[in-house]
Amino acid sequence: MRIGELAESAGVSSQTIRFYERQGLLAEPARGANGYRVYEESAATRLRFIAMAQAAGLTLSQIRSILDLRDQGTTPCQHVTTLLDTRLADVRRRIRDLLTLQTELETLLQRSRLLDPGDCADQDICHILSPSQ
Amino acid sequence: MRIGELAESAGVSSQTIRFYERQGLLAEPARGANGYRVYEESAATRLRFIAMAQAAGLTLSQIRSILDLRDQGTTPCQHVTTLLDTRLADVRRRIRDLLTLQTELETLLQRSRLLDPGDCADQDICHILSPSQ
DNA sequence: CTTGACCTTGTACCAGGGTACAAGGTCTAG
DNA sequence: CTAGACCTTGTACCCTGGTACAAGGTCAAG
Repeated sequence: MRIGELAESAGVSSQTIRFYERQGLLAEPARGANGYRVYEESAATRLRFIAMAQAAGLTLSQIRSILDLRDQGTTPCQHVTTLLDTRLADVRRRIRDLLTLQTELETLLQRSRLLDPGDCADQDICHILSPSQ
Repeated sequence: MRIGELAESAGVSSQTIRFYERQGLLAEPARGANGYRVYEESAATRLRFIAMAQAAGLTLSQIRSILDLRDQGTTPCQHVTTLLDTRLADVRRRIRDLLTLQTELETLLQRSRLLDPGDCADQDICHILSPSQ
């Protein structure tokens, strides 16, 4: 399988595959007599795994750490669980922060409805976003 | 007021202030005989405004657009309201996405508790993150 | 007179996940 | 034989909000 076919089947670009190779996510593949990369089916599996892990919110370097374990022959399950746990905690914190921000924005927008633009003084820049809350 | 004092009072670094100046968020200040930047009190107000607007989740370029209006003598309230509205919609969408991801992560972690690492096969890389959901 | 804290400019670098482009080689169809 | 579709490498760039460093100027205290 050449890079273009692999890219097509994985729904990424050839450049992305070369980028993953540089990042150590994909091993350097065999080369044809012409120097072209020649992939085995396992490369497609790897790309599918990367896509799954990305969808779970893992970074490429975290994904690489999983693949590294697997390549060393270690079952990466424990590591994956730890990463997902940490990620879940991050997501929960982020949701809390965004909910706070949502409330804050709603408050500001409510304020904007009550304030008269004619009263917006120069020294405040804009009275909607002023320290006097 | 020199840059260090302004930075201290605003809780940012001198470098950040120069960065804001380059980005057009702060006008170029007067200079002392020695070439040092000399700030007026209004610069501190501006930095406070920037901090408020950042806390509301606006980007520096959006904040600059607000400041530009104010500097042209236009009351920026309408523009601020539009930006906050857009930002609120973004935040709500982001919260929805993160809630979906949270559920997804919880499902994966639950799966990880049920699966035996001994069953994790090489060709899957890791069975927790495998397509068969 | 020197030390240290401050200031100046310019430039490069960080994460993250790619994307774009240049300049060239290869292969296949017509 | 040539067009074009594909491949190769290397390099630079995108965004955001700064941070870091180098090499030098300024100023007050001791």
